[in-house]
Amino acid sequence: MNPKPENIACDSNDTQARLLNAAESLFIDAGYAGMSARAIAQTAGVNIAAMGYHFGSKHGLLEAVLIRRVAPINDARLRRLARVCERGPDAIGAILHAFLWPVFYTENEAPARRLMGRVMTEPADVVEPLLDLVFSDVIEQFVAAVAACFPNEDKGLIAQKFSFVVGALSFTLLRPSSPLFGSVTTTDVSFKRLLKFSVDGFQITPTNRSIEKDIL
Amino acid sequence: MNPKPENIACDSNDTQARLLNAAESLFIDAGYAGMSARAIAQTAGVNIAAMGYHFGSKHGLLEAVLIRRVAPINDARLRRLARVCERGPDAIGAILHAFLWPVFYTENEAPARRLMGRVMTEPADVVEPLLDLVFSDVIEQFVAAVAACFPNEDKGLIAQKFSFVVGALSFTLLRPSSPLFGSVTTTDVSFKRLLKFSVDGFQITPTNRSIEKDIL
DNA sequence: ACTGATTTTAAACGATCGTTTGAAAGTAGG
DNA sequence: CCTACTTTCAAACGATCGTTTAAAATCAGT
Repeated sequence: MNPKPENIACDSNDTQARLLNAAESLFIDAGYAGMSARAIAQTAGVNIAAMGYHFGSKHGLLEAVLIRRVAPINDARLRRLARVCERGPDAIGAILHAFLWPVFYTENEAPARRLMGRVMTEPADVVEPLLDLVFSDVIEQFVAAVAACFPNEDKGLIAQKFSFVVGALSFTLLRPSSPLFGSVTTTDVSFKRLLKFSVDGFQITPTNRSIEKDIL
Repeated sequence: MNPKPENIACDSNDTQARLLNAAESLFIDAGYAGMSARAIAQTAGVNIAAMGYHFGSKHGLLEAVLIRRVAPINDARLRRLARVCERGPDAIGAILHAFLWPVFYTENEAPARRLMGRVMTEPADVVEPLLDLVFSDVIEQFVAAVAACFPNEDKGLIAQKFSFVVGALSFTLLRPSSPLFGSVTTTDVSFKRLLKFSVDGFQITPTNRSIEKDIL
């Protein structure tokens, strides 16, 4: 029969939690196609069949992994956004703060961060439906809130600027320590830097025409 | 014996080129672990064994795919950077222009762009050595050039800001049309927006303390 | 046309893939 | 203890994985 459909969160050492943790870790390091069901079971110290029994399939397990981590973060984002919007529409810094803060400071943040970075960059055919399901509401509301800060700006520009923020965020989460970019920083420093970078990128500034004319 | 070690570029319909094109397309859509050697051969209309014969292995084929596209872009980047640096150290806009322009406007740009986005976000154990090999020199030189623009700023901050640019770029290339962020734009528009966003993000502006105090 | 090297081919290698089965083990409530 | 239910387990399912083999086909030089 269907196994415990009502109670997802269990003791941290039972089979379901062990599978979730193992799948999360392997998904972060190898992506969906790169993690095998057997490797998950072995890492979890659990029989392979337990995956099918508790989550239906490998993809069902990934879905549970994502929802476990992403849902609390997105909930916190929307709660903070609601509080910001009560203060009036002109607070781009506060809006981006509401978007970024929960990623860096929600509990269980360390695995959740890397998971977020991985899932945002995973091949579309694996997670596109899941991304839509989990993120479309959050993105939509935040883009609308940011657009309200710049009522005279093109909506497409606002949406794309927000995608730049999401990209910078995802890449930062995905490669917390990359030999390409030198020294690693603490969570707090990265958060503050990314927030400031994003806010500055959103500001309306005069386009520097000399860049294009001089170089091109 | 070793197959044509000296002449990589061939007629656009010979086996090597067909394999390169097919592997590139599948790598973009599914990542390394998600593309199978058989799918590559089938897409290329070529026998499976031809992959081992011409490129040694699936990983060797990926390596050739990456170098074919990324090397010309990185060459153009460094050529443009050299020209910029002759003009003096205070041209962050020109530097970022030199970094971004070749991605959007090097020939064969369309597949090359998506390939660049995919490879930057692929799991580390697959492409980390390749990333190091292909990008470390470019990143190092550009970070140094940008640092010269802001001699009083922390080097780690400069490097991380540059990683934000790379992240925003990678994400933009990876998801040229995502239902999450609404309408698609042309290459020219995306390029100009990303360049401006990056330049503004690098500017030295006073930190808005009210963001943190108000919300936290 | 013949020879020697290059390239393509069908077929198979062992390994691993995600999933399923049916029996054994564990867990209450009576 | 017995029964009904849940969970775990070893084992196997067919399919596909990346790679290799050796023979067939193609090509270039004389």
